[in-house]
Amino acid sequence: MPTPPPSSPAAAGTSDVEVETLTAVFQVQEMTADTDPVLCVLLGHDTDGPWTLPGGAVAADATLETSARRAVADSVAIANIAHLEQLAVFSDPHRLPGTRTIASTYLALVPSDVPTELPHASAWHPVDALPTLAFDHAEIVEAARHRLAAKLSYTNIAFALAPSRFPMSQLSEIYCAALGYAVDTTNLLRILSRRAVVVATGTVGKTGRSGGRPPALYAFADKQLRVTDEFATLRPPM
Amino acid sequence: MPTPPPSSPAAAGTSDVEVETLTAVFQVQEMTADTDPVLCVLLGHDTDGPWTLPGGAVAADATLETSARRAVADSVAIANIAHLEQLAVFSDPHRLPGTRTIASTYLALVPSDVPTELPHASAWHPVDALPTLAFDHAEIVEAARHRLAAKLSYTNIAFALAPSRFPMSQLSEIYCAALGYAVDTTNLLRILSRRAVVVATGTVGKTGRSGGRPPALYAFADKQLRVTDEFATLRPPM
DNA sequence: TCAAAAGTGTTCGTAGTACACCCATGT
DNA sequence: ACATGGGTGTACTACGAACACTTTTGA
Repeated sequence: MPTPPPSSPAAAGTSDVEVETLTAVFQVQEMTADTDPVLCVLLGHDTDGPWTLPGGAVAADATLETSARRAVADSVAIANIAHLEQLAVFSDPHRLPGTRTIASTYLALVPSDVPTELPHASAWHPVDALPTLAFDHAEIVEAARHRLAAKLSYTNIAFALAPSRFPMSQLSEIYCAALGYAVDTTNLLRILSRRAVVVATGTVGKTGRSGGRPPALYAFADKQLRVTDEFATLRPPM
Repeated sequence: MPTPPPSSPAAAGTSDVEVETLTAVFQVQEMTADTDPVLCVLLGHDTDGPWTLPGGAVAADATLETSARRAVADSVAIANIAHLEQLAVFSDPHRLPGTRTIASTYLALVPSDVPTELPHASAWHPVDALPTLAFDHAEIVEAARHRLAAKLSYTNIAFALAPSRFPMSQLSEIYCAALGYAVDTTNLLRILSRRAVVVATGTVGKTGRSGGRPPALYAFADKQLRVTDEFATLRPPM
């Protein structure tokens, strides 16, 4: 019979620890009609305090991931979270006053076509103009942004930010919002096609307000995270 | 004054949780004189139970990372851990019997030239021939291997596996052991040179047992993790 | 017919692979 | 000298970036 793993020599029964989840939920939104869409993060605040990321204590009967999903559900229905993944753990003993609380943090993505109405005291904030955040929450948002940007270049993670069908120009705007710089729509299509990340649906969309050719609509081949460019270098032979 | 983050609606005071660290410590070792070196992981076992990863409860006064370092220190001096980074959190409510225990897991690397003598009931095991491991520890080793392999291709993480000076052929063997397939020594030098990951020291090593030209010795430019190939694609303009 | 947006094609640079060939040493 | 391993050079491929040009629509 397996015995529990050995505990640290000089630490017996150090159970005085809380575990919370904190999630950076991102959505790309058009703030105004004639401006480029921007990356937004979901924040809440209780009674006058600074803004916080959605989160809460671990549920006794669930994994941290499920707990994170539930904590976000106050503002965004769980079905609308197209992707959720672990970020880092923040465990500085003094990151919060009071009882020691370890934060397991998550990155969550919501497609740009789900309604942005929020109940309660929550709101979407553009990541480039964040208000003051509580504790280390700003650091967590930064880590999430960084992770998202990195994964955009070697995975199909954008499936979780895009609508189910979209013209490439719109996808390009999503990449632009998330990465913080322009991407060439032409080349984006080529890259994502070659990798079989994106496929043409055969349908065409409506042309925009100021004329122009009606765009072909594309869709993501998978709706789950897939690494599409695993080995930049040192790939296995053959 | 900031208030603590909101707690999950139907979960008040769920503090019945232990937090442990578990670390997959890797070292590349020559098991026998005339065979290729292999990647090994550090395991321990208490009194007849299955093998386990080193770990233990969180220290009250330290971060999880520091706790992980201390837990490994029984077997490998902390100074010999050239790199340590977070892996995933394992939070299945039933991953251990008894009190709910959440595991924050780590990947640690030890250079191949530090002595491999181990005190106590610990031993190095080749990752391709692991004994039965306790609980989900095998899964953690797999995650660690995968992370290591991935980072070898886009970071300088090999600095933590290699001695301070080495011939390229030896570095090639280290890559081979960690990746599981052969890498071309010639091209490895070119790639790592271009990226300024590795630099020539000007010194030369001793020629091998069966003749041959004495090899130039190289060293890693940095002894801290650095991403050397950040954007495989979609890099920022200019 | 003109502007706007979409899509196609072409060129270029560069990184990585494969592999042939040359160099230095011990026996 | 020759086998053994180390090092250099070269050709080939592939991917991505940049950008010009063509196509399709609405006004």
